[in-house]
Amino acid sequence: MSTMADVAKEARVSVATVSRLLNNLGTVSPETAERVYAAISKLSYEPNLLARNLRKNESRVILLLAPNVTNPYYAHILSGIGDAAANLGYSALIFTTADDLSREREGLEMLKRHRVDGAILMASNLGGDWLLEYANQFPVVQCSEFDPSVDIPHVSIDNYQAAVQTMDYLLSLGHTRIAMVSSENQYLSTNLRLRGYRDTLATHGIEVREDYIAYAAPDYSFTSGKARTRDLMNVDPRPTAIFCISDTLALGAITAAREMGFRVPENVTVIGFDDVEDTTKFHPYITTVSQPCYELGRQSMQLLYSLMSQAKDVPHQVVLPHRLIVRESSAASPKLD
Amino acid sequence: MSTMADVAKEARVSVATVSRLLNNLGTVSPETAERVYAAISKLSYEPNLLARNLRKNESRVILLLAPNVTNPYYAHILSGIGDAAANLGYSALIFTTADDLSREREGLEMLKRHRVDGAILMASNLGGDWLLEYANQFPVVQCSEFDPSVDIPHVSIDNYQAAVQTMDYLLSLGHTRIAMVSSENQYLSTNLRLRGYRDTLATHGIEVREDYIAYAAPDYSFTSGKARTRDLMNVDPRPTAIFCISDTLALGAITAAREMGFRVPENVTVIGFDDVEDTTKFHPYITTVSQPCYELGRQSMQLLYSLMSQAKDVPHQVVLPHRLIVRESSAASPKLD
DNA sequence: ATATTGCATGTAATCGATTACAGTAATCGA
DNA sequence: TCGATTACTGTAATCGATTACATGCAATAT
Repeated sequence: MSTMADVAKEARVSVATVSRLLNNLGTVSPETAERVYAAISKLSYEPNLLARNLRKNESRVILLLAPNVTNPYYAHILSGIGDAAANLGYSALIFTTADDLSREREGLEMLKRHRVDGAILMASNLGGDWLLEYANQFPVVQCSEFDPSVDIPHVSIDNYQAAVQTMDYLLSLGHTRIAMVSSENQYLSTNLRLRGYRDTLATHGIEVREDYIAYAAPDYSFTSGKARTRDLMNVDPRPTAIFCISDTLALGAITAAREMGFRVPENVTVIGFDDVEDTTKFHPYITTVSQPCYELGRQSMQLLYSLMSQAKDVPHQVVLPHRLIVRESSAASPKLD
Repeated sequence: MSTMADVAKEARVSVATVSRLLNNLGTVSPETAERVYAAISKLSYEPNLLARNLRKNESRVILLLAPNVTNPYYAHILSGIGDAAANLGYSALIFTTADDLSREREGLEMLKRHRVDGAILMASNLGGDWLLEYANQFPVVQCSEFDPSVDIPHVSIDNYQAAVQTMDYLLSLGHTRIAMVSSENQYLSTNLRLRGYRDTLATHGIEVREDYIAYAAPDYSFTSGKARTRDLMNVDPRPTAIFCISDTLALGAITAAREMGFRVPENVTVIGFDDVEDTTKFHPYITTVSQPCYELGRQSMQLLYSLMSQAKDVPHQVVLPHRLIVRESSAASPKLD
């Protein structure tokens, strides 16, 4: 492995000249440049980023903090971040937390240790104050989930509006017995969707029945979607529509309903959330609220880049459009007894 | 941000002493140690990894080169690698190639530039010679796919045996009209599975019909699984079993068969490969060959670590066990006309 | 009493780039 | 023709750690 000094010697110039040439700083005569390039290719020189990074006091690496990478929702966000990062000359370091607080802290330590120049947090469990300590010192962006109590730049959709819109759609189909499969987690999105559900019912003068609200496992698992739907379908009177806060839960709901002998959507309407790819892999294709995952990731990276470049007028909040996609799992309410 | 020199000054010692204490090298008296620790916490000092890495000439980062992160197959491998890496004190840098050759090369450049200490390649398209140039200089491991023409350490399952075993199972169910949905890609796994299919038929004296072999898109997409299955089901005589080289293709096959009015498995058996989570999200649950994705990733990282630590007797090849999981999409062959 | 050993610590070189500063020669304007 | 630019290049400091080597001193061995 040859160094810049080797190249300089070979080309009979100083390291400063080599560096200037490579970085397009200052001026270098054409003849010198040629000699240097010849030396570089002869020695097949490649700059040592460890040295460059130390000198420039930057790593050109960003941290991606996510609960996991196997959930397609995160996978798509990561994909968007990764592409944007590559375009901007950054590498993406991935750090999974399994929703563990100490792991999250461990990840953020990398900022202090100069391993990364900035971080994008997905579904952080850290308290606002804790986060703020980092966000005040380093470029940090929250993607898709965020803590509303502190002012840290974030990118997300409007979860409240999305829920309201979905409920309006269900009401327009004539449903009045509408259940919800929420989750036990503490995410803002969960909260806002539930609030949208409650508020819309209230607005239309429909009683909010607590036994129509089920709480699935924090990770939106398929099996807990099945289990909670079983519970809901045993409530009297039975709901005619089930609004799930994730597609995986909706998948579980459909499977459970069918195993109980109900048809979807003829007997019961099921609606999901996220629109990850599973929604159109079997019938009935799932009616769902589509989130622009890739774009959420891409714009988070853009935002982080602005922060890292110390640009001014960096937006504190970016809200991307969601979309209700009507497919096969929703239909008009059946006649009530 | 304070440096080690700041700490040294605060504790009235030299930087060497601070460094020795932090790295457990040499000896430091208890009183001095206490002063240093006090200084560290007073200044909330964190070591600068940029400096350490330069001096030690290592980055403690490894490169993960994959076509994408959204395919759950890769996602699970990445998950295994990530966990193992974290345990071994390494961070994982993710680089997606979208199966583009120049992107792959770009990724590997990071080895030369000291951005990463080693690399794990998934489904590389690079020719063997090209790869060898890197593998000879740097720690490189191939995970799940590998080029048999060069001797680079790799971790995978035995794809040939897996296919043979699956075919034996189908034959034991009485099937003789067995079709295969393969792929146009050049992966070794694809090749070996196809060879296992052909060889097993030949061994049992069953004619290998080329019109029973369909080639799906290189990325195993759901839609191309549907399309190719439509073709196969129109061949005369119609196959009674379809062996797909991925679960996503099998999902497509089932959807296509049903849309054409066939029942799975009563009219046609469908078998997948990989056992990623979608296989049990709706009925019929898919009979498939399970790959230990997480473990493939974990062991790849272990192998890379051995390579990076210059351990001797590092295995050149690790073969992990696969498992045929019989679920609902396979059944005895229907009576033939 | 002297040599030897080990402990605790400090000084300074080092990793390989970037970059501030300085110097020399050629060119330009008046 | 002379001072002012401009073009090109080199020297050396710098980033912040690690670490080879040296030193002083006390304890032990001979």
